[in-house]
Amino acid sequence: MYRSHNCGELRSTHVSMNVTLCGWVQRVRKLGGMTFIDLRDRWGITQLVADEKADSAILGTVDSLGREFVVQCEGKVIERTSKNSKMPTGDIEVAIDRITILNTSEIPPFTIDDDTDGGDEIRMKYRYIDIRRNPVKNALILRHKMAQEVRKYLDSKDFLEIETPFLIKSTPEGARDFVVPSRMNPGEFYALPQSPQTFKQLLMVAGMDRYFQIVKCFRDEDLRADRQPEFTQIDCEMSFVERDDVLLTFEGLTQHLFKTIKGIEFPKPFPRMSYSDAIALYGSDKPDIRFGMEIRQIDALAKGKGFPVFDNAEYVGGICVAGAANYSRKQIDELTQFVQRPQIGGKGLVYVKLDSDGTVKSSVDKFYNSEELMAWANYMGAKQGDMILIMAGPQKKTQEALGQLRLEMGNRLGLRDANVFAPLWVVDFPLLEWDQEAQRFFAMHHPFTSPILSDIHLFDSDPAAIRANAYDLVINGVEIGGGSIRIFDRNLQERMFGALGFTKEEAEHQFGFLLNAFRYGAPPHGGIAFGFDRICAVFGGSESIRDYIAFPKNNSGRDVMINTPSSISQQQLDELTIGIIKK
RNA sequence: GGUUCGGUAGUUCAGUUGGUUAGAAUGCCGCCCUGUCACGGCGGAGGUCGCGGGUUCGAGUCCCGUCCGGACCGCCA
Repeated sequence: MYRSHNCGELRSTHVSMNVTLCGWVQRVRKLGGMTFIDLRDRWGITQLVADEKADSAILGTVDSLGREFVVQCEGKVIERTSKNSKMPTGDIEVAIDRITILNTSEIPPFTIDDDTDGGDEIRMKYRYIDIRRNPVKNALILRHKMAQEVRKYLDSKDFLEIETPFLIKSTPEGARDFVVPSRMNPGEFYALPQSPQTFKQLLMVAGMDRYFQIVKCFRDEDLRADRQPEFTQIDCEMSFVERDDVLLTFEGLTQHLFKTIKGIEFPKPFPRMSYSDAIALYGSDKPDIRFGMEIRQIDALAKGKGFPVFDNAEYVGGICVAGAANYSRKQIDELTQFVQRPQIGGKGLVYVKLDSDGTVKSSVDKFYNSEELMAWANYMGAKQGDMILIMAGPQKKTQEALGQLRLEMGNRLGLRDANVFAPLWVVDFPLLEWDQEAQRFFAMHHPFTSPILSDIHLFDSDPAAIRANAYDLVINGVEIGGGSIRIFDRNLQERMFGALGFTKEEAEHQFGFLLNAFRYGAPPHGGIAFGFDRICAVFGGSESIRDYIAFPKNNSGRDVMINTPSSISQQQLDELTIGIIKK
């Protein structure tokens, strides 16, 4: 037996007990005659102590200890002379009777502290050391608890956890596929799933009725702080349901997670907002509603007074920033530069300040008198001491830019508290999106998403106006998950493929197995998938999902620890009948 | 594919308009210290300034190229 207790559990009730602990040497403090050792494992830190009266073998071993040595220590639990109230085991320590070095360690490249001196790159290269640090360790523990609670809740609602294959079929719709060559079928490839979408629908045809899976998905697209090429979804599907059945079930899951993990209860149902309202009011399909500062269109008040920038714009809109009338010239310049960055692409920024003495100052005083500016202020709901920020340009782009500016102001004013949670359902997404380059429609969600039935007549007249029976769950401006009611009628599915420009043959080639299945009694069904890494990051109060993944990839999709992707041998290539084209 | 920020000691960073021997903190090594817990004190070692080229009397600093990393845009049904 290596150990009798872990390093986090001993208390004053254990005093005078003989114990054996194992762990890593966090720190050694030598005070002349007396030496303290912090011994660390997953559960915590316990202090070991040896004084100068100890056996010379013990003193010799203690003297040779380095950081991260792995040791086993047998000794008696004693009450500390000077207690440490900052640590759970701070009332006791273990007087060393025997200490064994189980393994030595090279000096770690960075410190194993909560605030480590290590940067991202070196932490990723030595991720197994990084995980020893509390912030990363606790993130993985949080993830574990979340997964357990997801399973508990969905099991209690009669969902079955069913695994679906990883080696599936490539489809050109949507994200790029990771492909896997088939040795037994030369020249042919599997694809890794972007999601188990078609399989979960087949499970509904198969009568499983309620399915879920915490499952890896793969997308060969560029990475972001919140996007990895392999990521985990809580993937779900239900039969004989309408939209509200799905929303209420997964609102329930979300509430269960908040309650059990964070002790937060949401007394009311989650608010719902249409996609078009989200764009109009927040310039985003994933609004952060922790704070207001909503966008207002002010074309009617702003146009026709001889200011050409506004007069010639498709759209003029603004936000009212409470208490920002004291913003300096320099700060406003910063904001102007912010919206002019190429990523946002704003042409400029107009401000109107309502000073506390009731006067109005703006960057467009030449074109508007103070009565007109006061009318803007009233319309925008501005009070004395507030500042209005206005942008003009093409409608969608300007709304999005204002949305970015709104988030920036939210950050600057501290309105985006990581400890406050504001869930929101965004509903009624457009079914189709026009792609200029390809000159055809693409499914905004996916090709199996049902339109809202009352919009079906628009397939012939105005496809872009068809609303989808689709929904996203957004928390604090983060898209946590999305789903839809699916098409279960073969004719409607064919109509959808028609709108997407698929010939019958193409649809048959790509999705024949699904269309076939729909001939044999497909029930009405719908579902949702939550980004598990993202929901963990939101619960942990982090912007990046990387610390909630044990071994993440870097910005270029590389694993710097195992150094991959990497080349494979000519023999492997030959076996797969693959040649590499040198560019 | 693009925008942008960065690469200097094991690590995290500073380094002025280009100017003598490139600094700090932390980590590491040695000595001292019996109640520390981010222990403390004294001393010490540690650098291909990412790489290549250029400008210059002189480059960590300026220019060009390149590699690597971060954030973002495009992309992500």
